[in-house]
Amino acid sequence: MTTTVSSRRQHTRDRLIDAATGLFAEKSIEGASVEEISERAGFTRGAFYSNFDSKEELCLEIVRQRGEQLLETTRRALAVIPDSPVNAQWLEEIIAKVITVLDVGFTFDDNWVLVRQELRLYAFRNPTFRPALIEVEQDANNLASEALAAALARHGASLRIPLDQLMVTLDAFCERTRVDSILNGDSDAGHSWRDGLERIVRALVVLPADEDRASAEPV
Amino acid sequence: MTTTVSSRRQHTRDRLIDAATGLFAEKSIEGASVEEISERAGFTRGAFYSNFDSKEELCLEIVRQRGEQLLETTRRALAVIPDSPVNAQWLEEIIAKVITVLDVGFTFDDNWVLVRQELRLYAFRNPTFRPALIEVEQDANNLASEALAAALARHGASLRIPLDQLMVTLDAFCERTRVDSILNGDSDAGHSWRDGLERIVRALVVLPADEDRASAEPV
DNA sequence: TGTATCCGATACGGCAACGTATCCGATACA
DNA sequence: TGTATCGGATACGTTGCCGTATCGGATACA
Repeated sequence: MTTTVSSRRQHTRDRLIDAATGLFAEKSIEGASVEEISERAGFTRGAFYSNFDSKEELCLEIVRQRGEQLLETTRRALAVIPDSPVNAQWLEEIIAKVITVLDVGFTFDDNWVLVRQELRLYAFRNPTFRPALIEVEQDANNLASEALAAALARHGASLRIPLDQLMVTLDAFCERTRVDSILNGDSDAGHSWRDGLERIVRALVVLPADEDRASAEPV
Repeated sequence: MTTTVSSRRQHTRDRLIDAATGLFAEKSIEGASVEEISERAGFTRGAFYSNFDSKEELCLEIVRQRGEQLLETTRRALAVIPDSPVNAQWLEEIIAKVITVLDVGFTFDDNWVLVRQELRLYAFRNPTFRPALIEVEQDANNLASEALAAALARHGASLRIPLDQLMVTLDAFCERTRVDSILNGDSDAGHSWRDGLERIVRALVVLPADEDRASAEPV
């Protein structure tokens, strides 16, 4: 059987990917050499080139893996919403879900916040890589926004801005806040970005009970 | 007189800085070699090292220049607000100012949107460079948010989220929208991000006439 | 017009990363 | 246990970039 062999290969691929992710955060994608990546993973360049054609292909693999994790996490977090009873705390629940998705799914850990930005810039200058990144982010975004739209509709709530913009705003705010806190050396232990995120959601969602005609423009 | 000589020097410094900015956008900071920068500027490495100790110092100079432009633009755009009459269109005027500041000042052109992100990441891994970038962004942000706060107070308006968060949100949304449109190849000719920005501001500002007690929480 | 200075070009040695070709030990399987 | 394959290590030549030391032409100024 090739099982054992194949799993060995997968193991070294994983270690290379982990090492690369860490180094991309520390030194940027262009700044991390193939040699360094291999070394940190505990291999030589020979192993690297035996597993990937180039650094670009490794980036593709990273994005693929993250994409799967992202969809998986999002699905799991949102699957609960349709089943939840229509009660007074539904907004709190939705906010909690949004936070979960943004935390675990989009931004994950400190490394990933940085690597995600690196990958975005990398995609800009790399025509081959670009569509892969765009697709992954689109898919995740679509899944999340559809679920959110459904939840809102179910409770008769509306938004003060279009749903698409809300998604972008939440994601961008969250990412930026985390990058700033990393930059300023705040360990962000309290996850301060969550408070801001919650406030934004509360400010932009119009509850049906509000009778808030003056400024509420259903979208 | 050293006038002629000194101005020649300034000229080559400017050309080096321009070349570097372009290359940073195209190939990332780490990806752009000193050789390439010098060459694009029409010089050799000799000229580069005669003007800057290192790539890092050049980055510092870029940030300094941008910082000045940023403050200057912000001041000019906001100076008009205190003089404007208290009329019905004041919100439109403020929105226009915000757009001006974010457009010209923060994000500027496509290159700068990308370079700004590069610099943020560069600052993260460069202890010497970090405080410089933080200070510039802080100063500009403070200036803008104080002016905005004053304008709002003057008209008795309040916000649905804290002012600090609003600033971050607007900036992050704007930047992200522009990066996405660059990534997707939209030339962004219509400056679509402006519409979104305007909607967010309208959604988060509570006009005094609204009597919008239900969801308005003055900050 | 001569001389000092300024400033970018040239020349040099050295290093780090690249990608490939080859090797060799371990595992799979008959 | 013998043999083929697999997967990572080693070895090699090449290239690009680095930072410095030195040079030479142009400008300033007396």
